[in-house]
Amino acid sequence: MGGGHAADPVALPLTRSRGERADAARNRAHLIDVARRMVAELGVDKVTMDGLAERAGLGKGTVFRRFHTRAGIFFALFDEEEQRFQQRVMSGPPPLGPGAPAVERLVAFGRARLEFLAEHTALARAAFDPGRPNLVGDSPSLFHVQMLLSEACPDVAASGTLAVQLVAALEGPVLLYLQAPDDAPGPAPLIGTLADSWQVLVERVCDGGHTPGRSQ
Amino acid sequence: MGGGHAADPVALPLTRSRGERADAARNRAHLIDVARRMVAELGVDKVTMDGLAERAGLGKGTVFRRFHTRAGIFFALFDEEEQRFQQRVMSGPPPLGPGAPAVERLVAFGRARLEFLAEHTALARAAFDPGRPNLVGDSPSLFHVQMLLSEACPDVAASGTLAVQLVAALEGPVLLYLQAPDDAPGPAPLIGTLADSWQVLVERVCDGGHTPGRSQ
DNA sequence: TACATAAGCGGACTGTACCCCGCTTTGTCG
DNA sequence: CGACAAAGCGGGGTACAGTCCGCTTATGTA
Repeated sequence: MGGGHAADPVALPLTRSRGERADAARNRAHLIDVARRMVAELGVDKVTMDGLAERAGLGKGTVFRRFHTRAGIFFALFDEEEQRFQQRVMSGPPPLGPGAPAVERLVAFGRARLEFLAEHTALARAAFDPGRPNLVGDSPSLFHVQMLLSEACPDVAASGTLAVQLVAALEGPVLLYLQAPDDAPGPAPLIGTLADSWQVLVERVCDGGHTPGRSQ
Repeated sequence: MGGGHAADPVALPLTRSRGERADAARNRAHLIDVARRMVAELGVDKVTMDGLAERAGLGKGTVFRRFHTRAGIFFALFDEEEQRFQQRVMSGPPPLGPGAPAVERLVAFGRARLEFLAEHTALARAAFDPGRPNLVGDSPSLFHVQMLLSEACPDVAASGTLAVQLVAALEGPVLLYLQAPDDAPGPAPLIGTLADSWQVLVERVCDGGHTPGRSQ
């Protein structure tokens, strides 16, 4: 192949940016759209790759090319919500957004995050791909908690592991231990209780429980 | 065989639960045995239900009857290790075992648990069944942390959610965010760092950070 | 020991995630 | 404008988790 008049030894493998082709982008958007509709209509675990492909009028191979795995679809869906959430965190009103002391922001972040996860539990769990780098590994949540923690108590935040553990304390219960949203009589009060515990956790970690008679 | 000179006056309640037939128990033990060998030999994700059934010389239906799901097999394997671990916690030497102050026991528990999980990451992750009650929902770990927390700071432990969050902080990073055991050059130092952070977490939560003790 | 009964067993069957490779479309360069 | 590569597409193929139902075997009773 190509033995003829090869003027260029290398055909510029970097000719243009690795941007995806126009039709590919269109298909991706369409797939996400159809997927969201199917999730709303059938529920997460009734959405199959075949069904999605058929209903989108595309081949199965195309679906996998875009999203790599079944979880990948739900991750894409979840990620859209995640970005909306991030928006509120980064440029919304305090104390969730900037403009409040770090500890207050951490507390507010936890509460908001719990509500967010409670609202999107099904998606978040479906987006979880066992045996993979992972969901929260490079999540904006981790980054944000790490930042606020560094501001609130730099000594303890240095290693970075504490932030990971705090994020795990926040997300783990909802992602791992809670059951389906309509399992218990009321999920809302449980979320509220988790938020309260989170507040205790954060406040005690950050200022050591307000030691009397001794300033820090 | 048997009927004639059976020396068992009473069925042993520990070895045979009511209703499980002798052959069933034998098969369960055999399956677990074969499964462990296969995990050691092929790695967790190369173990299939068909393969296990065939290599055990049993039908596939039998395997599913015993363990319900693929994760169930790894859960059974993991559970055996878990029970050995529990033994150390409940009747081993302090500070992991009884005989030390609650906070010290919590710290020791965290460190031991992290090492334990690091050693059995593959099994633990494989035992995780997405869309199920769950792994840690009624785990001995949760029970134990809840108990020690109630002893160390009853005010804060009352709701029970804080214990859940602490367990999540402990187990989440290893189960969710860490990668394969041989991914990073050294998993051991990371576990050590996590253990240090855990200590900070527990000590600050329990006595609000006015610990006059040593920092190592 | 022979019988009745229920627990256990096997393996064919189904549904679905994911792979593969030849064909089509898109974008670029002469 | 025409042709060439590469990126994208399609859908049949594969492997595996989990189900079903008729047959087998253990166990209590006469």
